Amino acid sequence: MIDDASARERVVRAADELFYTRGVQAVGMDAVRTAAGVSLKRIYSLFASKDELIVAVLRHRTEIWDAGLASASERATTARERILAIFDFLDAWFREPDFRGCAFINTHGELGASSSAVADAVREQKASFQAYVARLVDELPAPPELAPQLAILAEGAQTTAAIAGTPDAARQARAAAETLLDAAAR
Amino acid sequence: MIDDASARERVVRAADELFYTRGVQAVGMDAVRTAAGVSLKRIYSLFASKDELIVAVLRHRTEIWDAGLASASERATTARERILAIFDFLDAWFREPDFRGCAFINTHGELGASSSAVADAVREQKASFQAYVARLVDELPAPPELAPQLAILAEGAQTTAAIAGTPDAARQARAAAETLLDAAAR
DNA sequence: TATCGTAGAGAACGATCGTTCTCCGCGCAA
DNA sequence: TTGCGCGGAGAACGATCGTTCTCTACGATA
Repeated sequence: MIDDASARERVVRAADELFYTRGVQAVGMDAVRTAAGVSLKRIYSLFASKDELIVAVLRHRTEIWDAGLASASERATTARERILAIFDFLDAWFREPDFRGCAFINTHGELGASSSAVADAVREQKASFQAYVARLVDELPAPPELAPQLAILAEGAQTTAAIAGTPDAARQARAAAETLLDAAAR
Repeated sequence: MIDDASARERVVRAADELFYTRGVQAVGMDAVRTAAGVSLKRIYSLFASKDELIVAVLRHRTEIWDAGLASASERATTARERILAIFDFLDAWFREPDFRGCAFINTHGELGASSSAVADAVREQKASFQAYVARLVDELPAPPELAPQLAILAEGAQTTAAIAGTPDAARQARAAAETLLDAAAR
């Protein structure tokens, strides 16, 4: 048998992939158990309910997102470059063959109305991203109003790319961000 | 008994409100029948399946959205004003107490992976909105690249407002749109 | 070796879903 | 008035869901 931490991670990773690919409600706990190789009894000893598993999956996605963002901004030296790196990160993500939009937006649309725990987890992640952008804008000579504008561009690019099925929105949002940055620096 | 057209409209309107408030999959056909006051047998004689009803609801939403947009731009005299009127329209919408995000984005997140008919209907509506923005931009002395940037702002404002639960994103997106318009006119 | 606790596999359970079917009552034609 | 067809109400059906329970096998301990 494997320890609780490993079992937990296997369940979360398997559920994450299934939920993202097919949608949360379309995936039964039986499918999670098969994909994770962890018995239903064990899953329910690690998570009180499917709702709790969903929240754990969202937290796992948050870590992946934060790590991807940090890695994308590594090569950048200025705050402006780190801001634009967000859109390059989106561009690479949109080009992945299994890209299906932002998991947080999708899950919020699916369960935000019926599960406040899910809605809270999604809101937390978005607030954390907005705070990240705000910190970068703070390093610029730019008014703080710029930060939510850039965050809105990133959000819009994600839904637009997901629905259109093309990665164009990343490049378009990046160009808009450059214009906003230039105007703020003026 | 009422005629087919009236029954159809009653079913679509009832389903629209229920789907938007609770999410599509959370609403059973029994709830639609009760809210619409139309028997299940009748509903299934008007729509072959729930999937078909969902698509009809999305088309109904498209008409409402188009009418709202047209009405919001009535007072505007220039293309620039009509573009900014989009964000005023969003602002008023976000302030409605039962605002729960864009129904197209929500439904796409919920069913886009499992129903291609739903995904197509959503994609159509978004493409139609982008074409509307592109027509307005065409009237300006501005490069056509501005249009998708403005559309991305509108999309981002909708998801941001839905998740955050506040209408702030409309004002922020409008300010960004003004900056982009100014930069394009330069 | 004998016994006990535990974990895995999956059957079982109750609820709910989309969809179909049955039954009943009403309106209309002859 | 009598028979008929059609529509409404909702029961029924089969599938599937989240969750729990049963049964079996195995490993550690005395």
